[in-house]
Amino acid sequence: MPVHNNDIADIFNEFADLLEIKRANPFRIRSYRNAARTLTGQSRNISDMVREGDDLTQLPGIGKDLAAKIKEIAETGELSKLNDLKKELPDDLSKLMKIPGLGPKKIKVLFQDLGIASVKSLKKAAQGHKLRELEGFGDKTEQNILGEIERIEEEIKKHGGKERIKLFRAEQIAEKYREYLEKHKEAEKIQVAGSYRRRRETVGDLDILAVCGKETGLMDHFVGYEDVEKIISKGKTKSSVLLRAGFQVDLRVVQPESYGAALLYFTGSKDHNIAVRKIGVGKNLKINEYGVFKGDRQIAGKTESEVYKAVGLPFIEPELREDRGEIEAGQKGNLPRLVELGDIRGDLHMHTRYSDGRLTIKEMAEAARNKGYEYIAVSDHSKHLTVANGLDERRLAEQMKEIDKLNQELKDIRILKSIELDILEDGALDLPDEVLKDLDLVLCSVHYRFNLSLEKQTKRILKAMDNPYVNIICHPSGRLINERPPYEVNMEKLIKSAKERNCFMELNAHPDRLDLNDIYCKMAKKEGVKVAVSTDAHAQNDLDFMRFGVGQARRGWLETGDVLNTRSWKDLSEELGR
DNA sequence: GCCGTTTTCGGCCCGACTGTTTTCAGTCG
Repeated sequence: MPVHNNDIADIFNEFADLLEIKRANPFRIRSYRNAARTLTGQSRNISDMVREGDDLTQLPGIGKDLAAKIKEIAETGELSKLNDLKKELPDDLSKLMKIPGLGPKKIKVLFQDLGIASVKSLKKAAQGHKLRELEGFGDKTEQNILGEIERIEEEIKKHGGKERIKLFRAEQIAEKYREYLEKHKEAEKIQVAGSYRRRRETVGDLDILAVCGKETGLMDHFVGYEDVEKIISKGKTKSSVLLRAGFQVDLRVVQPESYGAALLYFTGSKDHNIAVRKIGVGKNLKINEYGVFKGDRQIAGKTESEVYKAVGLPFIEPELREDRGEIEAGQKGNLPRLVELGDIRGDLHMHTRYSDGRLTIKEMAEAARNKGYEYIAVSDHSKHLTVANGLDERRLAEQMKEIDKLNQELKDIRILKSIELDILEDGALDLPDEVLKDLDLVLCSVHYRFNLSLEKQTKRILKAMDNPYVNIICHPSGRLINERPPYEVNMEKLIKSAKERNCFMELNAHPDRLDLNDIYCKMAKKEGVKVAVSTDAHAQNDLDFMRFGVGQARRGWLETGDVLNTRSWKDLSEELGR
């Protein structure tokens, strides 16, 4: 079984959990968590690096010891030190960490005094009122623990456990809540921060920031929202609620002079903030959510730019704030000028009634024209995808005729003849070259046999790319967020090969896909492979998914020049020549 | 356990809310 970066990260995180319960050195624990983060943020497969003998200590937060542990995990799939630790502490103890309100200290007490090592025994003890007698516990803690266990059980029954929700859904919740909060007459400014503002593909909770000049009833208004199921905490400046959807929302109220510092703080990421604050420490500055302080004197904080400036940094776009090199780039003046929604001149992937789309070609073209696009590609499915009514040679020819006619008729938009071609299991394409040569643009996709081995899947897609008519590899990892993991494929090899063949990678903007992900977008940019940000629209409103794609592209450091469909048709047609 | 424009030791980001306490620890973000 191939060992993924996330597998190694999971082992390190579990190790850190158990070390915490053991009361090990907190900085040592942090090292494991930092290393886990570094690994999940790496686009290169760490196991490959190990095999090729790369120096892992070059990675941030990885020293000699952790490099050796990574090597062990990459080669054997496990960490002997973790197995040793599990002999001392039952491994279910780390599962108790998932219960809100329970941390390492309380878990240690539970284990030592009552021998509790599983959620099941914990629930039983809470029901028997055994917890309230423990030191540091009380009847309220006992009640809360029981309530959380029941809530988690309910969640698992409903949809297999609590998970981060997709950005699209988070947006619906956030915008409705924001509108509600803005109705409060004393709320001067309401801004949704957190991973939502950073446009992460999934959102774990919502962090909302409000400016109120004076103490107001905004907190009462906040917790009085119709969708609130439970008030988790409520204070003067900070409150948290759980929505009926099972989603947590936090509200922070700050004064105007702290707005920028608070926005920076609550936008995160945590790692970005820590990096910024560390620079502050070096300059004898203390940075918190209220501002930047020299001794007791506030020297910045009204805007985010002010805070960055205080530590010698230019403004850093929220999408970049992941501590993946943006701090260094800022210091050197090398930050990218990120692509914007307004830079997009066309949409290169959509479906019509010819296959599984809902609208006619003309309706799609008019909807795109109304968005100000110069061109669209009509890329229906090919015949192998029978469930989607994929096109064979004859129907594709009909469609091409219709497009010719429409291009005569519609003046302000150009319709490109395209297809989303199935890549067959052996890498062959679903339609012959004689048909492909007459198209303006050929997309191709893997739609079945996701379970091939890493070698076979990689070979399959590389072979498709060898065909000189193929331009773009669609949703290259095949994942559906929270639903289906990516298939096994050597993405680094695909990207490098795309460069050699003048092929492009799609960033599918559908909020269920967002594929390429941010990390691979950055890799594509580094390798000089342009990315097509396309919606894969099946209906008119789907064209609006472009905003999610652009958000993901920005997270991947892409600039206007890195995105294929920011080109005019003239430039694009030159790019497409192989 | 990592790291270095105070470089091989001695640091390692910062504050709010809750519950159990009676001045604070634990947890969370």
